[in-house]
Amino acid sequence: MHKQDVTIYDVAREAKVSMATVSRVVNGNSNVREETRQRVMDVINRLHYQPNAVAQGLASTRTTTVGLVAPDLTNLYFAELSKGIDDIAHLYKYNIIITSIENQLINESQAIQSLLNKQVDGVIYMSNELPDSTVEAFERTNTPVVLAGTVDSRQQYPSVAIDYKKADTEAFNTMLNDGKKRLALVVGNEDASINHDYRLPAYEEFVAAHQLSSHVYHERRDYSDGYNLYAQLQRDQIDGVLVTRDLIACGIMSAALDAGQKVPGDLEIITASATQLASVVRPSLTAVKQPLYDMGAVAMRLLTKLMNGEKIEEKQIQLPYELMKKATTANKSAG
Amino acid sequence: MHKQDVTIYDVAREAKVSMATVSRVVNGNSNVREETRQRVMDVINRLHYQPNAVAQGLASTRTTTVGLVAPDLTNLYFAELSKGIDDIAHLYKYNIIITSIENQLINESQAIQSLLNKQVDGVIYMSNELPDSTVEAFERTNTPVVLAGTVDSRQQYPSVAIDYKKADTEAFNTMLNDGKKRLALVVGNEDASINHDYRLPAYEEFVAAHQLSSHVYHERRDYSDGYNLYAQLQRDQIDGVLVTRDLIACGIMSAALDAGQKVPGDLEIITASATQLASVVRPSLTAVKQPLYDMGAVAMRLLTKLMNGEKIEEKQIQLPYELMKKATTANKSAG
DNA sequence: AGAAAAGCTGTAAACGCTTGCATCATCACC
DNA sequence: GGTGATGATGCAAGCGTTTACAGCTTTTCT
Repeated sequence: MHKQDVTIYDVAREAKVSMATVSRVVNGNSNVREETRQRVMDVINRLHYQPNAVAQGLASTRTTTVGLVAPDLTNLYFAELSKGIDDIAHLYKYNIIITSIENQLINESQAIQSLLNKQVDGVIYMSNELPDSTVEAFERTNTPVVLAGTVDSRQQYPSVAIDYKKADTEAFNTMLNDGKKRLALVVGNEDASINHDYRLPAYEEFVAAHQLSSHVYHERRDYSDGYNLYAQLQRDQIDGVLVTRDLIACGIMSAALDAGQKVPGDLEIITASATQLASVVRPSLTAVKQPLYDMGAVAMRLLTKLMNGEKIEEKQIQLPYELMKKATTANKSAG
Repeated sequence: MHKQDVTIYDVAREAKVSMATVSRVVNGNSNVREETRQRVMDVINRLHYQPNAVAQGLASTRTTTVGLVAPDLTNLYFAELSKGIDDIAHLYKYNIIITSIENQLINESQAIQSLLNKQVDGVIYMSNELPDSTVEAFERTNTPVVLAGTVDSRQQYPSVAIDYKKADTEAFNTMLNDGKKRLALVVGNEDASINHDYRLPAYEEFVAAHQLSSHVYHERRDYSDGYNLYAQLQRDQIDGVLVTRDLIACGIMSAALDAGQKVPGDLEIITASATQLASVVRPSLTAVKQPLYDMGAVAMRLLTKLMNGEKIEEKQIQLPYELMKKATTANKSAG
């Protein structure tokens, strides 16, 4: 970036009006005579004038920029959410600053602060945890925040998600109906709100209600973690498992097949979040299909309202999900 | 964003110095007495002062922001590249504005212009095509640009890639050595520089040199496109195929398996760009493994140099790739 | 026709920071 | 002890916009 070649002054001079008028034309203010508007527009086009968004941001205190906070965009769950966000942001002329927070608290603070210093008009937050320090930073700057595909125990910010508890319960029921008795749950960080508030309670209530034993496993992040985890499942004679992430589910499935087990015969697998992956692998994964794109889109739309100062009626939005029975549960052929 | 609560003036007043001095402290300028520096820092911390990056950007004409242009982040190829970019950007304190251009020329112009209006200090461009209008916009604003995982016939901008021609040739050779005679190539847009300049020539030269017939297929974008494409391959009795994207390769493989064919027995499949996907599916895909993360990282590092006004010696950088023989070519067990 | 209202345009003060230049105090050196 | 050089600080002019506010025209209405 260098000093700007053609500024609003140049346009004003050429069009023989004041810069205020040029500004009005640029911003579509209606208080401009049509003839003047046309003259200014001609000069703008002739000079290739483009308003400097930084100066606009400083003068207007609105940057038409939103922050997108996510742990990792190579995780398709977040990538697919982001796509919905991006499309709506584009529609409303917002640019997106991405900020990845690899679940390292130390850096999250800095990253968030840096984002807020850029004076973003709002933030979409996607992550399993919302640390206090981050909330404080949001509060300090009074920035509107919406959670996408994410829940937070505080219920302080609007969020767009699905009914995780109901979805998980439905998944367990499916496996139970298929005659599976040793059901397991594989989650990431157990302290994350989503697990703590929904998935674990759903699981514990389910096994309690059906007098089953409880088997909760913990996964880190990679395909290979899933693969390695299978040994434990086998040792514990698990015959049905709900896995949060489909990448992990794939790992478990591969390990099971490599161990000569039948899927779904010996082990049923359901993933609680389907991405592209779930339908690409063979056998295709039975999955809770969250409407990720829509969730992102709705979250972003919500944020535009908040940035616009509109009040919103319903804060915790739940979109419908679908339990898609594919080839890792009984009675279905490969999809 | 609202008007800022605590500005550099407030700090100056409290610390009994001029705002210039506060600015010097904030920017680590060494021309400040240690005692003064300490006093200012204390006030900064006490008041929670955070510099307004927009004002800094306007005054300094540097926004510490770079643009990231990509067709689609749910395409893991770009997502994995982005991760390398993101990490290095973070290291050098740059924020990233993402801009997706879904290969729609009409909107690309607007999107790029909007990005440039934000006064980004540089741009990383990832896409199969670099339209003239985009180049013109870059030129007009004199913004440094680096291509990541992307090539352009103009060879005007630095790029970080691999030796596609060599890689493809190696892939074809592998299949030929496995006794395959009817080799095919599946690409996206044939006009894209990468295909036009490297993949197609590599293929045509190879079939010519070995007196094979030429079979080039065209794919759109989804898994299902790959799946449906298989019918054509089968009709043409293809027994070995190199597929640009691994998602498409998966589709072809699934279709082949569903048709009762053996992979690799009846059909060998190699993908020219491996992402997570290639190693997750069964059988795992033999693939050209591009060092996507590193390519992104190197590209971003290059961009920091350009933004810093440094001249760079080598413009077209090629990183080493690896041909990983997995389960869709002969003589290897599933990985 | 005259007054009030409405429409259009310009003036100038922000917005919050950086930075060249000027100023003044310190210090070293002979 | 005078002379530069050096270091620390302040002053003030930008950076390119937006937006009250004021002022001038034109329109509308009686």
